Amino acid sequence: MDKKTKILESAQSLMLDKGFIASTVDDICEKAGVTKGSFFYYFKDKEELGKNVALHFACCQQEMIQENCCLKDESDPLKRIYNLLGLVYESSNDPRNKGCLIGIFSQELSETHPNIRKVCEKIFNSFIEELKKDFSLAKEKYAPKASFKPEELAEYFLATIQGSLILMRAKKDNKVVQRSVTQYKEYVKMLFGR
Amino acid sequence: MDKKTKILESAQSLMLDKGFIASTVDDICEKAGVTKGSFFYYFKDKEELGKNVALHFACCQQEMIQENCCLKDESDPLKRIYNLLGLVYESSNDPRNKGCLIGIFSQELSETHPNIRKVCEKIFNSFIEELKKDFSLAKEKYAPKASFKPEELAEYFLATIQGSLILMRAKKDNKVVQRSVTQYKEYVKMLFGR
DNA sequence: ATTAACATACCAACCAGTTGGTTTTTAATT
DNA sequence: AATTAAAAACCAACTGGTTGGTATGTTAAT
Repeated sequence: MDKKTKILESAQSLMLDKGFIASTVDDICEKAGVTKGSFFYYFKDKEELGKNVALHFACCQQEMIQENCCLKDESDPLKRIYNLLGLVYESSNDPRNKGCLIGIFSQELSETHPNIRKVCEKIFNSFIEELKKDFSLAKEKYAPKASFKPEELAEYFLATIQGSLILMRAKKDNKVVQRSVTQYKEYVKMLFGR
Repeated sequence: MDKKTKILESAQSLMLDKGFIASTVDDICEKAGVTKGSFFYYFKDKEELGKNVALHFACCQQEMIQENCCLKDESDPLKRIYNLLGLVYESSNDPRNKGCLIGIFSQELSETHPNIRKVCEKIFNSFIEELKKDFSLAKEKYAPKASFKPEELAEYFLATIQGSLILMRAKKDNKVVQRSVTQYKEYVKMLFGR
């Protein structure tokens, strides 16, 4: 793995634990086995790193989703959605899963680092947009007369995840995520009449 | 207002914007019109302040809830719940409403400040406990045979709020809170069969 | 020989926390 | 009511360690 990626991975790991500010450049360099000179060769400042780590994280997440459940084999949009819920449910069991960097950054940096905030907003929006597509298709197919809005349902899923991750951190109990996802799934099942 | 309260209020205001770490003791003192000497006369260190600000915030929120909607006049538990949802919905319109300090602290400090994390956990748990009571009563009254668990429904409400506040910050759009609360309310209405 | 990819050593700014006071309030005594 | 001692409330200036960032290298591959 090249040093730039090593820096990104180290930063991601530290920031998932301690957030952006508390993860110092020195710590990141030490973890990456790199000196500060190298760090500032690849990133012009810490904010630049922040934006790149956010994008790197989002990219990994998207890959993970696409590999594990969704677009590949399943042609039914509602099943793709349930697959996604199942994936979130399952992956919350994995202790490697430390939360969502985009949520962490949004919370911590929205007022102090507007550029990082914008990156987070875009990532959130594109996730919602993707999920909305499946909700729209599923609605056409299974509940064409229902009054709910696919986009709001997609947004609400993101809120569910982010909120449960906060509670998970506060309680040190990763089961919160499973309980919340289960509630959300119940809601979706009721909306689609099954 | 005495100086200690002034410090608490200033810290709360700054930390709702920038989080715990980025709000420096100097900034807090300046905003409160107090010197550092005074600060450390009232609080032995910044962590001590953090714990107190969290409790102060929780206290204010609870007062606000009790004044505006819940226990006072309404005897029906389900209506009390709807009142609470309405209050969250409405107060998200107020630009003074900057989010939830407990969520912000949980996200930022759970790994670095275990003592503050514990305070946040307690605050979350007592909120869930209170809300659970009404959900239990409402279930007995309106849906005794239903299979949902009052406690999980209460926890899910907290997750909904916290998650929507993150999205609000990322998108700079406070309407997210209203949309999420509306979704949650739809869910509750379906569970209680109306 | 040039350049990309690193490393070393350093700095100015900033941070939480301390020191060593001064002022204000309280309470006891005259 | 006046005096005074003591404690509580408050403050300006300082400190030592940390932080993001830089200036100046060195090395290895083209």
